[in-house]
Amino acid sequence: MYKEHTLTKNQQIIFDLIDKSTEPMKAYSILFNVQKKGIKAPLQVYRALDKLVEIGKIHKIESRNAFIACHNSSCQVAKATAFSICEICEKVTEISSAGLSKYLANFKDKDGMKYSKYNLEFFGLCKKCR
Amino acid sequence: MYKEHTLTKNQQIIFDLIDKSTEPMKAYSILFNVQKKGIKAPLQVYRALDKLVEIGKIHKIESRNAFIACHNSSCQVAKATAFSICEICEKVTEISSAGLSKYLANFKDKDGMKYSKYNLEFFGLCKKCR
DNA sequence: TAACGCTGTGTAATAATATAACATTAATAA
DNA sequence: TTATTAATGTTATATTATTACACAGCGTTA
Repeated sequence: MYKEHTLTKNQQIIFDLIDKSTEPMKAYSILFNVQKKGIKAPLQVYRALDKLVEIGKIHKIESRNAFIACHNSSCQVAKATAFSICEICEKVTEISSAGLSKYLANFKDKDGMKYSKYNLEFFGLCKKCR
Repeated sequence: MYKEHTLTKNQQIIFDLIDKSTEPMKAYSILFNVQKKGIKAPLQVYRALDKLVEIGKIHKIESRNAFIACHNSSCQVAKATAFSICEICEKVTEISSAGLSKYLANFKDKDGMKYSKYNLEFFGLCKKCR
């Protein structure tokens, strides 16, 4: 169905770091954390991030300029993403709702334009912060 | 219903510029364009942008770090925004769909968390670029 | 094999986006 | 009036992201 992507060394190092983080990570925080593994320059981080986003292993939270690992087995490609973001503690959760994704995937605007991709970010207060 | 906001001098200058632009404007492009009107520093621009976003006169396109004027009379506050973005020509249009906004305003995730705000960005090809 | 294209890497420099800190002024409320 | 809040002006700096260039590894194919 989808081609399996074998991650390169830098991609794997950076994915592992993001994947084990409990919160979205920013590029320069990633850089700081992987310098001991030999990744020294921003560009090395950004190149790995670009690729990981492209193949759907991570997602970018646009409103926060941060990255989280994808834990939604059904989105192997980053073309339909939805997140909830707590405005106090900044906790971010990927939303996985069949109803929502179906609704958005089929949404057409007035011009009948159909979209190939979307990103949705909800903001509010999480359970703990309420 | 809503308090009318009288824009200050800087806010008005920057809103007028964005409002008459046919495409989303970036902060430093705005700065360049208003320097002849006496606005000299990035912070002056960002402060006006922050306020204009807060009161719903403009919206930020998060994936592009750019700003457009709100032409949707019903969203006087920036709490429910949706855009279509052409990936070739970068044309951005605000989507105004009663069905969509109703669906999203009422959307609840698995935890029953209800959201106070959302931003949705659709990507695809516009009529001209198809 | 060699020549090629493609992807990824390493490095330095710099561009683009955004905020901190501090002093001052204008507008509004008590 | 006094106090308070919101906006301004200015300098400096922090944060996020890309350009440019040299090179290495790998599969294809001629």
